[in-house]
Amino acid sequence: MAKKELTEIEIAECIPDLWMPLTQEQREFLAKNFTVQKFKKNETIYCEGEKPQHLMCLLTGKVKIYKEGVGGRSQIIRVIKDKEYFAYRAYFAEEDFVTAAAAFEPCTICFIPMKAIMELLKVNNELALFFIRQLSIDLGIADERTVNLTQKHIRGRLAESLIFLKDTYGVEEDQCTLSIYLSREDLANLSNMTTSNAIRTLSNFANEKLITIDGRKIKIIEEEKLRKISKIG
Amino acid sequence: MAKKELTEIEIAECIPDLWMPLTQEQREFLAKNFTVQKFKKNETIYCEGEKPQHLMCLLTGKVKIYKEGVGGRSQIIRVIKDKEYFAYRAYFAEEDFVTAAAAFEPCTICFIPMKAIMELLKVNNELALFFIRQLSIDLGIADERTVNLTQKHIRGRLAESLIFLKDTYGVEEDQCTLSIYLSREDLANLSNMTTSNAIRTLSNFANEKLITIDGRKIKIIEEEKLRKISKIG
DNA sequence: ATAAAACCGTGTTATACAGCACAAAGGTAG
DNA sequence: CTACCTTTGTGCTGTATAACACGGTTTTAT
Repeated sequence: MAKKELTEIEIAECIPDLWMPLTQEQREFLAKNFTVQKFKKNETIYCEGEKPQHLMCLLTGKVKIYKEGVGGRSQIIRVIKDKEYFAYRAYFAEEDFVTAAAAFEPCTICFIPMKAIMELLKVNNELALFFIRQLSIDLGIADERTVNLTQKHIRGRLAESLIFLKDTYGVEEDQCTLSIYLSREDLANLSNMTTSNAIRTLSNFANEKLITIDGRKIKIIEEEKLRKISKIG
Repeated sequence: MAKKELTEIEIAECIPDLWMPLTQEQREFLAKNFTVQKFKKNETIYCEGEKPQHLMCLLTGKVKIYKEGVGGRSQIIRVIKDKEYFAYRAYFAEEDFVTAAAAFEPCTICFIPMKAIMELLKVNNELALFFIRQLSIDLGIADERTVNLTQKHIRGRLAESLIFLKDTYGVEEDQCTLSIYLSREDLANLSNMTTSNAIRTLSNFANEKLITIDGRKIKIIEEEKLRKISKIG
């Protein structure tokens, strides 16, 4: 794990939520316990069953958190965008990882030992409240997701994923091309369906002029109609 | 909401996780902000869309947390047993409730204003760590659940629910009768299936001598085989 | 006690989706 | 350039499970 020297200002820009609540002394403590690592496209960041050791903050790139289910079918549980924290849940719960993480595209990730975080948590309540808030938001999303994935039909689930990707990673300059290029398989794993059905349903959406597809490039044309399809299931 | 006078010792026994980390002064503060309310069987405790105001601790009884999905189909997200806390997630996330809660059976619930909890959180880190830990555990369960509900077949899902009910609420003196008596509909909503299929699959399990059923009374006979069915999906 | 409602059980039908096979296209490596 | 592997796309088939209908039973309410 490569150690990298950064100025305090650079660090602060990378991890504002974590940095802001800290005192000067706490910041110096954190700066000492700070490493940065790069990951290639599709590279695994951590695996199911491993022991969590570090809080991770995604500095640049895009990450998927997923889980292998029955018969090797993989389900994408959530996705991380830059400046977001992850990999801390299992440590707090005193469990091994129940999910795995991999890079959608080349990533730079900041690693902070969870032991250091625990030290800070003992003396800094604002930091604790940050984690409480973050975990609470994620738990709400997970609850929504459980119902959506189980009850909606294929079109609803795919429409929801497309909207979700737009809301999470945003669009390119043209205001409609999703700025993440996923394989059909990843899209299927995000939407709880087989790859064939992701392909088919995506084609249907294109035929209905709700989107256009050009390889992995997806343009959202009729966002409102997609939202409606997602909503009614 | 009826105010009820309790001795400190009684309170401490009701809500140990919350009480233990507190100083004497903090305990007095909490004791002042403490109300208890009873709920009848099937009574709603809170609804989707409402504003969360209180941390709730289930003193006695059993509670379901559920969510209405598409077409009025309801999905039980998690269940609460006595001495467990709930209803705090939405407040921490600064959201309205995304779930609803109702009593499986007659309940006594202790209400503590979230504002009081927030006050305590500002000055007591152990309390913050309690919530961090609890939220982390629940988020892990939610992740597991998403995959199980979406990928397992009907038999796997029902088997899992039966095991889950045993692990959560335990059994009666005979060591095998589940100590919670659910309607077939609730069992279906817990397992993401229709009521008819819950009935049918339950009968199948009974024919295969994995369980016995007598109305809502369910005896687990072959726990290991059920666990296996749950595991392989 | 009687009516009404909720719940339980079973059979039948309909369908959404998975599974598989295979072809075409695109990317990658030697 | 050629060969190979991965990804995309399409058609066909099978099946798990939802949806519906209906009769019997238990619980609740008056």
